[in-house]
Amino acid sequence: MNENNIDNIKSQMRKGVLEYCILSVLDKNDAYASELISKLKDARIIVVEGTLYPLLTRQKNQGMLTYRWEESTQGPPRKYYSLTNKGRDVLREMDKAWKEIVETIDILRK
Amino acid sequence: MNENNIDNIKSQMRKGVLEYCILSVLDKNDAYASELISKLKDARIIVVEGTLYPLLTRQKNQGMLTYRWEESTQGPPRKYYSLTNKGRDVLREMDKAWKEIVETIDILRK
DNA sequence: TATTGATACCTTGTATCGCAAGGTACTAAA
DNA sequence: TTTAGTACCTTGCGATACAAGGTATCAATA
Repeated sequence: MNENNIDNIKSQMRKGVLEYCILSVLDKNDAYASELISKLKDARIIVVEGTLYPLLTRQKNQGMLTYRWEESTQGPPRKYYSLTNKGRDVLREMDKAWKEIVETIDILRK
Repeated sequence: MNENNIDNIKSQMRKGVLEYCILSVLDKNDAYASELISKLKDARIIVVEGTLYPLLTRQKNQGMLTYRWEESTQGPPRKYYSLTNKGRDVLREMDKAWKEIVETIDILRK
């Protein structure tokens, strides 16, 4: 059992909850993509740009997110994403779905 | 917010933990594929044959599972899968990984 | 004994999704 | 004017789940 395997298992498990994590972070504060990446990294959820950008675009196209451009004093302008009402609805559904799964696993592992 | 969306969210979340669920069920009792499907269905984890069969083969090829054939009184013979020692090791790693993710989500949603 | 229904196995083609790698553009400092 | 830092985005690949379809065995029944 090497670290590669463990990392792979974790990575597999994280997949299903990535969207949930992103909406959760944005529920607290608006954020731009690079900021999201570092916040999720702090929470031990590794996301890379090639994953995040398409995902944010998807969520925006589905009406969960909007964005606005803001100038930065330290580089190019930033695209700040924020939750829409629909995004908040989806987030609540995700809360329910997540609780269900956690309960299910609890029972399976009992 | 229609049911389709909700189902999709749940389906996404389940994806990452399917392997974990299968090993968890087999940790209690050996089982054959159709049996696994109905046990997981009872636990509200929907898996279809086209998903399960390749997955079991993968897990077997990775040394987590073995199988034996057993005659059935009610149809064709059954392929009973059981955990190997390696499978039990992986399952323990999955337990750890799962706990980590649950904690992470807890913190993100606080 | 031929057929049907139930059970159980498995494969193929498609779509989705995350990741690795590479690319563009703006700003400030050297 | 070149370099470093920040921030955006795209393309190609591999893995995986699902839908749909296929094969094989057994028991009951017509």
